[in-house]
Amino acid sequence: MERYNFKLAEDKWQKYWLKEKTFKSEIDKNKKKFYCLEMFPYPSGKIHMGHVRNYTIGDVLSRFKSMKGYNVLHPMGWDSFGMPAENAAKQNNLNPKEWTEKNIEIMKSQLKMLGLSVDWDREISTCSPEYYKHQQKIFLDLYDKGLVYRKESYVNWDPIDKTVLANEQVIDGKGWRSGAVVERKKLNQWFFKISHFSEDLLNELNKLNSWPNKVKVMQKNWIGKSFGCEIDFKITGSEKVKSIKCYTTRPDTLFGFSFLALSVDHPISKYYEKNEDFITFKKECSKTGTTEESIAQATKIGFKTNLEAINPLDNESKVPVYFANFVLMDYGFGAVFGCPAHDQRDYDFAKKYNLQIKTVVKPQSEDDNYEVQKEAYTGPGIIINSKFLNGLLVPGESINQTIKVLEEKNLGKKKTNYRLKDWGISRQRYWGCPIPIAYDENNNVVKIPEKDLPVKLPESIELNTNGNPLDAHKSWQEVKIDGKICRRETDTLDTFVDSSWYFLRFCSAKNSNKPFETNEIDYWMPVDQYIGGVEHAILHLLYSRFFMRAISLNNKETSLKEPFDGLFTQGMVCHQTFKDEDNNWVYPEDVLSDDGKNYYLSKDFSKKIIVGPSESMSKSKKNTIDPEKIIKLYGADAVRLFILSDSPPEKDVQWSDTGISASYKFLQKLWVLNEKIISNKKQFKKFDEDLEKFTNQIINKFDYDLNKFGFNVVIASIYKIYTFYNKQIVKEDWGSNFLNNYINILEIINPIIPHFSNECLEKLNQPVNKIKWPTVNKKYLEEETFQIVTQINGKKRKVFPINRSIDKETIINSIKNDEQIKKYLHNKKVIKTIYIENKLINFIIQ
RNA sequence: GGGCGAAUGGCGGAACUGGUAGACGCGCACGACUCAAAAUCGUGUUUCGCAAGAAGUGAGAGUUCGAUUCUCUCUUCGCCCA
Repeated sequence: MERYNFKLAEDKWQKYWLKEKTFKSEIDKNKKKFYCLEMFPYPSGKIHMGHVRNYTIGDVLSRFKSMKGYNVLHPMGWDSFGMPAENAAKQNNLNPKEWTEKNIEIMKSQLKMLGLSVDWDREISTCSPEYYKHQQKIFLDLYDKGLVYRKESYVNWDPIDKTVLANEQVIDGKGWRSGAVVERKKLNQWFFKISHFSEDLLNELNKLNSWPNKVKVMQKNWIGKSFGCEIDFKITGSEKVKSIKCYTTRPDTLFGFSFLALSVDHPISKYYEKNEDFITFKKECSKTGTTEESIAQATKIGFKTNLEAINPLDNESKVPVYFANFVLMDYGFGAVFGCPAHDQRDYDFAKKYNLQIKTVVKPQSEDDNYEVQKEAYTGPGIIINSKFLNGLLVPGESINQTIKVLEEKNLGKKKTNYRLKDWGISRQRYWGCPIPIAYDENNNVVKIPEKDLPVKLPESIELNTNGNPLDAHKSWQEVKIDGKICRRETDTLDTFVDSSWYFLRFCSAKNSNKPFETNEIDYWMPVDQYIGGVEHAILHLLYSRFFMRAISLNNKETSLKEPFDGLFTQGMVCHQTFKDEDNNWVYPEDVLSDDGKNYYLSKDFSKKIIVGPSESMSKSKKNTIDPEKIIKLYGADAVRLFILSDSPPEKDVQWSDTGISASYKFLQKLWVLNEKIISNKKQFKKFDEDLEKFTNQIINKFDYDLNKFGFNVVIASIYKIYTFYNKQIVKEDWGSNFLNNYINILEIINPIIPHFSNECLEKLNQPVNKIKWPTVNKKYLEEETFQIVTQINGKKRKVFPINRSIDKETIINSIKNDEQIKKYLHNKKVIKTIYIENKLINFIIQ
């Protein structure tokens, strides 16, 4: 008997699929479509286990849907612009393009080793001019629609990568990639007007029924809709400044007002431009980043002006006006009123500058003499010390009532505010999509004419410059438009732009004239199932939703707003971590153990290894497993089987050596079973009802579980199949329906272990291309006998097999007369009998 | 601090709309084969108990004939936002 040779089989079937174009997708209006998309990879060098998990999930689903008769689109591409290429190229003195293309080649071959059912004819790469020329066209369209604009603004500046970061790319006040403390810098920047769609992006979340709730909540919080009030404060102390407008969500604490804080960029700052102290102060402020987080963490500093603001509800009360580092120009109006008693930030500031702290809200349980101690009180309660507002409940009526008063007196008005800001897309990097804009001699914006697209990146470039390499490339910048000499924009687009529309490009991947053909996106879009990591819950998914709206705005050809109908976020792949006695991380392959308790360095047994917790695989912790090595050792099917078997796909999974080898061994067992069946010399006799029932029920269960991403449960069923069929083959005689049932089993395992399934099917002379999902005979889904659980006072006592045809009264009576049950009922009165058809009977006795 | 989610054997996990808790796998134990080991195959494996039986899904309450599942309070952990 031959062992299963996965190397030969996997290679053979991968070639077969390629030759037969099994996964080629074309529009077929007679068939229901299914667009299955996994987040495309960044070509960093090699695939990692996270990719393996992501693409296996998508592949199983694609193959399953295809078997179920859907016309499946399952494409793959490369998110190939970005900084790692530029940094690697700098270090190794080569071109980012070469580095990227080499990585794509390697990773593509690795993905192919997994046997993915991808239509490679639709492969795209965002760094190729063939892709980005369309992106430039879209950029210009959005510019014409007024959704792109340029403004001078403060940005998060990463001093190591020397580039601008979006707020979302700043984590703990540091750059998401470099880890450098982010600074504030003023630059001319291009923006997408995502704020135009704030309300719509928020509202339409409700319609995304197949998205995880978690992701919707995250987006909702990110958009951050709030109701508040804009208030005009009268100002004294200056001829030039009469009033300052400010926005607040807490107008009800207005009687606790003790200072007014302005952004250093507030229009009135121009009156202080020559003040040395102010200039120093402003410089100091630039060290604070622009995210809410970095501001919250930074020490609060202020610059006192000679101005005073008058409380609109109390003309007697005048408070000082400060410039402060925690106020940003792009939130509200760059001015906030300070109420130290009920806002921690204001409290810190008031303490520092010795300002009044007046309590105006007390918790329910406190009396009217309550005073804020040590920290601001921000919880619910009742308004005090506020004249006509006293006694109002906080929040709720207090805020609405105050707004009403302010509106009546014409001192302010209700306003909706969103936390979501416009998306800054300028990056001072070489390896990104050039912005198709130039500037004439007067610095006016000139669009690059469509006929001149794409604006290609220069092939030769000096990367070892300070800042943006394109800035130093003078000859590239020069361009003639309508006879006028212009200078190109040297910023490139944020790479999140590239991934905001790639799902559309897959629909018309090879069309060189247009980004996408209307009839093609009409057919394929939206993506039916999008699969990827939850880390993209906000950025990428929100940007894509924006892009779809931006493209559809005033567009006669398409009105699609939501790109992803279904979303699935998979968990991470984790692995044990190892450290040596000097606290250095150690690779798992350098670790040995004889008993599973004590671990040693395999090169030197005298060195003990400390086993750490299992954490998500990362190069820095040296707990990665190279998928290519594992595929070569165990085969793609074993890897696919294992990565899906141990945990539900939305949760983290532990990579383990015993796990993968168990999957490998199991495939060998299945193979032996298959060999035994092929070499069968036994007689086929009469129809086997039990076999038919088992198989039909298993097919039905597979269908159900695959639809709800229960891959781990499906694999548990495969183990059950083995046990069942292995018992069948030792039987003396086989049912006449044996082979048909067995073939159906081989078919339903095809999405998970396709090479293996194909190999077995072929040996049985079955068709192997475009296999159909077997139909279930419903007759066998219902048992004619069922188990009735008998309980006494809700406690399980005995289980009876009962025939479906027997009526309720007979069942109850016969159970009551059962010897064992009689024991319990003896001398007791049955108060109540609960009978659940086909399931359960419960006698309530006294 | 706010939001969301989770907690089930030694471990990963299963359980359809409230109806037999622990499927399936790993690990472990015992047995077969073997001079022996590995590999392979078989049997067992929630806890206590010889058994009948009892207890049992983070803790405590509630609803219900019946709760892993629904409600409330608490604990711990995870993720996101601050």
